[in-house]
Amino acid sequence: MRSMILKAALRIFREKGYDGVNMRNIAEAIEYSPATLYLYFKDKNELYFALQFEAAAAKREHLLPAMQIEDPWQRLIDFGRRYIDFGFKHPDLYDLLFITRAPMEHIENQECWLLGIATHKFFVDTVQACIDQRYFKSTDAETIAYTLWCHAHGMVSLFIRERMRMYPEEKRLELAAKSFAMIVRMAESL
Amino acid sequence: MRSMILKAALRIFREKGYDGVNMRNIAEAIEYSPATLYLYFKDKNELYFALQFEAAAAKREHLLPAMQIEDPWQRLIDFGRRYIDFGFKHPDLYDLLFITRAPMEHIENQECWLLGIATHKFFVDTVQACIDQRYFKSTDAETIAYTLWCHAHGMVSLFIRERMRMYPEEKRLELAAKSFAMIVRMAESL
DNA sequence: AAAAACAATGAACGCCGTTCAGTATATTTG
DNA sequence: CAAATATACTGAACGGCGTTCATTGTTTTT
Repeated sequence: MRSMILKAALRIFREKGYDGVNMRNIAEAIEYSPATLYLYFKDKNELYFALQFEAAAAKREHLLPAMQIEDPWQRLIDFGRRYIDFGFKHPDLYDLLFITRAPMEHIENQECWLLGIATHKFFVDTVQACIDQRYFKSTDAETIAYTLWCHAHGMVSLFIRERMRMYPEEKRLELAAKSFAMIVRMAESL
Repeated sequence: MRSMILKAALRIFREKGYDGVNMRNIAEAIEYSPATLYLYFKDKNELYFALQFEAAAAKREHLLPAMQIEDPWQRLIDFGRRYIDFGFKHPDLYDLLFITRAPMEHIENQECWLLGIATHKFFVDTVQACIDQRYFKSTDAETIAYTLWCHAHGMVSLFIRERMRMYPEEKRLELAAKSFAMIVRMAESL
């Protein structure tokens, strides 16, 4: 039953986006009363956590190929490229994972968060591997990782939340690509 | 009357944040009926645009001292530092300006957007001035500005939307400071 | 067959943004 | 002056939202 609800929720989320999902149309989709949902989920937040888990899983899958690259520097670059690519291709999922405010209280004990932590750890480890192999002079893996993440997240979130309107629409992706190339070049000097 | 409504809205926004503002409690604050608001504002969006303008003005004021620095490289650094500082100190205002989804349709003809464009232009011009004075070898002012913006916005928005929970609370600001120093160093190699 | 546990719901509550017919007051007009 | 018009405002409602709860059927246990 829980999985039936989740499946419906995910489908509606994919079709109509975050704002299109609500308890009433999920209930309608599975042909139950809205009240029934509350027998299987404490509230809407708990349901969203599950959606977030789905998003985290989708993201992990999207990043997976990068994770298998041997050379840490190439791995880092591909990881970054794929992270950004995921954000641009699945704005709703990215939004749910990294922007949405709603279900963020007490997230640390949720599956989705653990999955995110794991991915983040992998990212930091890759930076550390680059340091170990002398790709960077700097030795602060945490700060390097965070800096790169901020840049990538900044690009995706400014795009998703439509704060790039000063650039003509057809130039936005190009600018992002140029910026990614630039941060890679900048990172080489670290 | 319009300004009376706005004043109340802004006050409530400051006190209770974005989610705490609604048509009913604004009306209550000025001791009118909710319906009255609709005589002076088309809808909630139009009211939010006004709030966004206030936020944009507050941000501009926060950045103003940086704008008066002669040396473009120092100006750029101080501008960045102040931008981030504004975000951390006024998360609600920053959120309204750069993250909130709600009132983003047809924003290009709103005052707040024009103010934002102006500030953005100033930023790009400062980068261009750095290029002209040979602080950068690279000559693509637009991409440089965008890259730096993405990093700054990434830091602030990850913080505001609570995606830094993997770092202990007391370390977050420190990490942001380190990252800012790092991006400055990286920029020096551009 | 009676008792207990479970599954599901209709109807409601309180919140929200928004609309509109209607009222009370001020202004203009003949 | 009274009548007509314009202005300012509102109560009550609509539809949508998340959520709760007494009640109803149904199944399982005793």
